[in-house]
Amino acid sequence: MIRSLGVRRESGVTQRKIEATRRPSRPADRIERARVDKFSARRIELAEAALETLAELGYARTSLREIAQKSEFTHGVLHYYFSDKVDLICCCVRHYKAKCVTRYDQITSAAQSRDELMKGFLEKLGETVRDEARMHRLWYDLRSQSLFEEAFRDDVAEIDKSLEDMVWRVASRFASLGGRQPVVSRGALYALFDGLFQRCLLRHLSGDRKAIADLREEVERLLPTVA
Amino acid sequence: MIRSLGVRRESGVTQRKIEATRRPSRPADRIERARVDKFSARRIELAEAALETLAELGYARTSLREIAQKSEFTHGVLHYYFSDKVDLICCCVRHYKAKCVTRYDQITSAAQSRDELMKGFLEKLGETVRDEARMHRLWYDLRSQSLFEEAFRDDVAEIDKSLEDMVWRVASRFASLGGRQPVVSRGALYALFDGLFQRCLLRHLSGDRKAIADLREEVERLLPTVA
DNA sequence: ATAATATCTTGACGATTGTCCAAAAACTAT
DNA sequence: ATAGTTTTTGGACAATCGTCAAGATATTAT
Repeated sequence: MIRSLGVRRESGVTQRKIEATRRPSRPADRIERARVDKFSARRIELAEAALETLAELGYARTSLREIAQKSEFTHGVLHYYFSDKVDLICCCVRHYKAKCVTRYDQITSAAQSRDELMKGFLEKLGETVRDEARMHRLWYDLRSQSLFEEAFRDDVAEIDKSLEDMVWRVASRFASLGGRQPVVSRGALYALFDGLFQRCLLRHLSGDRKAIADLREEVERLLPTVA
Repeated sequence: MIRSLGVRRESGVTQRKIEATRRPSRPADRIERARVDKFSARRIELAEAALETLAELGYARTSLREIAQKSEFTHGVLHYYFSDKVDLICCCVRHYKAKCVTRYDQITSAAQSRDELMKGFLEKLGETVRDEARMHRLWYDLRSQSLFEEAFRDDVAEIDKSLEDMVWRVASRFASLGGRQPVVSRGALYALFDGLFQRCLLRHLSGDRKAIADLREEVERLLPTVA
């Protein structure tokens, strides 16, 4: 984890550390922090561009040059901001996480009844498959890569956990709106929904028009039986 | 499907078709069939070797040369038996299927009680994760690839279906041994078990010693509630 | 045994890969 | 404006990729 937070290899360039720790802000520190912020801001900018290319081509066929080409930078920059390809991908995965894990939270907290929650959840679920299929196939791709590439495992496991929590929040809210509690474990619940989602995604990308409708139907039937 | 059954590009070499159709066996046909069998036998042999390398390195990092190097042939042979890399991988995927989909059938048909079936299923499940983790991570890898590579989709979908059927056979047998029927759909059941299995696999490969035990525990709790 | 065919080896090809570096450019502080 | 630093460029590198084809070898048919 720390390793990839990027003290990059040096060749006459001033070394730089990235630290999240906050000290009392002496002027020198403020300057240092501004530099660090700018540096990691560009890292994120590049990671964002990389995510686009990854979602388009998949991990196996994405090269650093291709990533750079679809951004506004040249390929050399990538090695200025990232120590190597793994470092870049890890940064992508971490950044991706932030965009995902709160997806249903607004619906969950806003809903005042089981029906309302169900309706909002189903709607958002379908919307996600329809509009963000590319980005989600990348998630499954990267999760599979972590089965081979040890460097990805910690980040992937962390995201997986966050997603599990997200699903759990929805289900336990749904349960509590009916004065109950979920009847299955967090892990089983996530496995179920993740499995259904993954399947739907594959069908949808294969051109199956009924994929989303079937997912909604299935979820509508299942959710009341587990929560 | 037919496309990849390999009329390979010609360069002075006699063309050959592979057909599964059985005609009344005139001598000429018998000869032709023998040639075809020999040809596709070697295809399978090579596919088997390729699977080993794929399971070791993952799709993204497996090259044809690496595959050849770990077999007893040279890399040129691969292009004699396969039109291209996609053709080879497809053959691998199809061959892989046959080895998987009957994994639990013996247990399913032999068991005479719910307890016995449960015991056998749990045992085999753990054994699979423990002994064949590499091959199974490849399955998840290839399934993810199919989200990007259209050429893999049909075969992957077919295998997915077969696995769903396999899970369904176990569950419905388990149900019938209790005089019941499964209370969830095939799709949901497969999603659930596949999700749990996938998660366990990731944990197991990450060195989590409790992964298998947790999976068994979870399945033991869930199976009676759904079947 | 000879010819014909099938199978396999070997090396080459052009393209692409991740990485690295010297120098240009942009930016900051004095 | 000048000097020092950070950022970016663009090309070179060795390695590796999928593909292809000419020729050697093994097998089969006559």
